[in-house]
Amino acid sequence: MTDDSNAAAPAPSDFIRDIVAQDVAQKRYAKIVTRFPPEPNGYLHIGHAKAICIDFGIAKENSGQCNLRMDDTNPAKEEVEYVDAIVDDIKWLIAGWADQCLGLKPKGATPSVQTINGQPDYHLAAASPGAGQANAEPFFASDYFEQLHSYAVTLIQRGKAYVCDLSPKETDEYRGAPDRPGKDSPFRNRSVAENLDLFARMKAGEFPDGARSLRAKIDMASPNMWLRDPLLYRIRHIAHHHTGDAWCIYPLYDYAHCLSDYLEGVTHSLCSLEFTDHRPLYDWVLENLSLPRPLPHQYEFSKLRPTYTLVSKRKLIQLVTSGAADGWDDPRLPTLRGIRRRGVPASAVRRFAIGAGVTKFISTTEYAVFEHAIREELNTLAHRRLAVLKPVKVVLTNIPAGEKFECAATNDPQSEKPATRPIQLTREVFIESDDFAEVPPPKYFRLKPGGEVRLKYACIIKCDEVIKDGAGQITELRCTADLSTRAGGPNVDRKVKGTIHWVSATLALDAEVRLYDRLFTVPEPDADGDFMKHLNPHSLDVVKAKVEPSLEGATSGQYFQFERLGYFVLDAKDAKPGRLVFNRTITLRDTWAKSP
RNA sequence: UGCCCGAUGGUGUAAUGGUAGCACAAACGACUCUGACUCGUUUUGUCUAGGUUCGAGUCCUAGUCGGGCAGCCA
Repeated sequence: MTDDSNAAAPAPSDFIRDIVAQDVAQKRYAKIVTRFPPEPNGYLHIGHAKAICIDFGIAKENSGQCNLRMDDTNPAKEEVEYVDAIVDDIKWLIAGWADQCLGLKPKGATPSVQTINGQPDYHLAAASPGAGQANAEPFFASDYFEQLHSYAVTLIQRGKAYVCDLSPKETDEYRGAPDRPGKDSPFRNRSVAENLDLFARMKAGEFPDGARSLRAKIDMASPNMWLRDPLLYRIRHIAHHHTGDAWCIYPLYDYAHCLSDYLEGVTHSLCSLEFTDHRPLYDWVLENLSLPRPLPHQYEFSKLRPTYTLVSKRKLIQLVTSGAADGWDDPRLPTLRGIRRRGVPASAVRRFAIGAGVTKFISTTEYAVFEHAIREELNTLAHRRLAVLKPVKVVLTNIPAGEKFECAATNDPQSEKPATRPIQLTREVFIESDDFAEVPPPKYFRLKPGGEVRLKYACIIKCDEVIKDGAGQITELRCTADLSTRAGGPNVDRKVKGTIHWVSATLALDAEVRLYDRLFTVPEPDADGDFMKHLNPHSLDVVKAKVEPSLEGATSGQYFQFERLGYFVLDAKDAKPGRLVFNRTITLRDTWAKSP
C-alpha cells in the first residue's frame, strides 16, 4: 500500500495559471520552468506545501519542470543538515504526483558558458528531470557566485552599480522612510574604474564586514523602498556551508534570486505576496544586464495560513525549544516531518494545499478543511482493523473458555471487491468503555444493562450483569452471545440499533496509542501575541490499548482505520519489534458526540 | 500623513460585461454490521457611494477596511 492514489484534483484554474497558459499559447518560452527556492535554515511546513504544490503543479500541467533550489546566499544562517531534510520532505510530498517534474542537477555542476548574440551567456540545465536521478542534487544559488560576480562587474561597468562606504547605520539613515525620500550616498558617483578596483578589493578580503557594499544605482527618491539603491553585495568573512571559504562577499536575495532564475532557465518565478514590492528590482537587475535569453518573471500569491496552528519559523522554533513540542517531527507540529509522522498521507496534504486556491487575498483556511482532506484520502487508503483504546472486559458466559469462533472482518470496505481477514471471537473480549453506559443518555445505541448490541463481524450480545469492585468501578460485564446471529447463522439479519468494535481478550496485543489533537485551543493562537498561552493541554493523550493480533506486523508505511475510532499509523520513530506504538492521525467524524 | 496589493455566505474559492456556483463548516433527513462513508434537503454572500452600460461581483472615480514596504534576512 502506498500513500499515493493521486488525489484526483480538478484541473485548477487561477490568475497565475492563466498567465502561464497565455505564455504557452504565445510560445514565449521553449519550456515552462518553475522553481521552489527554500533557504536551508529550517524545516518545511504546511505553508510551504502550498508553494510546492503550485510550483510543481504548474510545471506538471505544462510538461515542464520545477527546480529545487537552495537559496543559500546568507552563510550566517544556513546549514547543510537542513538541505537533506528539505530534499527528503519534498520528495515525500510530490511522490507519485510530480516526481517526474523535479528538477535537480548533476552533482557538482555549475553554469556553463556559451555565446549568444556575441555575448557570454551562462546556463545550468537540470539533469533529466525526475526524483529517481542518482548522483543528482538540488540547485544551489551558491553555485552561481562566480557568474553573479561577473554580472556585478558588468553592472559596474555600465555605471549601474557602485561601491558604497556608508556603514549599515548610515545606509539606513540615507534610505529615508516610506513617506520621505532618501538622499544619495556620497559615494554614488565614483568612477567606474574606482568601483571596479574597490569591488575587486572587497572580493580579495581587504575590508572588514560591513565596511563597504556594492549597491545598485537606481533612485534614492523612489516611492518603492527597494529601489533606493539596494545593496547587491555585502562583506561577510564567514565560511559558507556549500562554498567553504572561497568567498568573503555574498550577494543579497534580490540580486541573487532573479539571476539564479535566469541561469536555470526559470520562466515563472512564483512567490508570496511580501515580495510584490521587490518585483521592480527583480526586473531591474535582469533588464540592466541586457541578457540574451527570454527573461523569467515573478508573480506573487497569498500564503496558506491554517487555523489552530502556526507557520512562522520563529514561533515553530519556540515551540520546539520550549519543549511544548517534542522535536521538529512532533506529530502535533505543522512541519512536513511532523505531519508525515502523524500519519497524514502526502496526497492529503496536496489535496488540502491545492484546494486552498491561488489568489492575492490574505486569507485563513479553516483547519477543518485540512481534516476533511485527511479523512477523504485515508478513507480509501486505510485498511480497517479492530482496536480498543479504553478496554472494559466482557465475559460471554455461554461460550466455553478455550473455544474460538472465526469471523471474517472486512479490510477495505471502500473497494469494489473487499478482502477479509479472520478474527477470533472468544469467551472473553474487550469493548470500549465508551460503548457501555449503566445509565444511558437518550438515543444511546450502544450497550446498556439488559440491552443488546452487535459485536462487529461477530454476533449480537446481551448484557446480563454488571460486575463492580469495592470502589464501584465496573470490572466486567457478563453477557450472552446470540451465536445464531453470526455470519451464516439463521438469524444473521436480525437488527439491533448499535454495532460496536471489540477484540479478543485472550488474543489481543498490547499497544501504546498516542491520541493527538490540535496543538492550540483557539483558531488564531497568536492573535494576542501570546500563542504559548493557548496550547491545548490535551493535544496528546497516551493510552494502553488492546489491538487485534494481525497488527503485529504493521509497518509505518501502512495506514489503518481502527473501526469507529479514527485513523492510525505505526509511529516510525518509537515502534520496535515487540513494541507497538500507534499515532492517531485523526478521529472519524463524530456527529453523535457533538449532538447532546 | 508616501507607494504597492487586496476585499464575493461562518471559512476558502469560482463566475474573464449576461441566471452569483462549488467545497468546507452548520442544520435536518435517508441508508448503515463503523453514530464513519455515501446520498438528499436547507440556512447564510458580491465593503460603501457615485458613474459608464440595455445589463456591473466584473469596467471607471472616490471612500472605507485589511495587508505589505524603512535588514548589509529570505
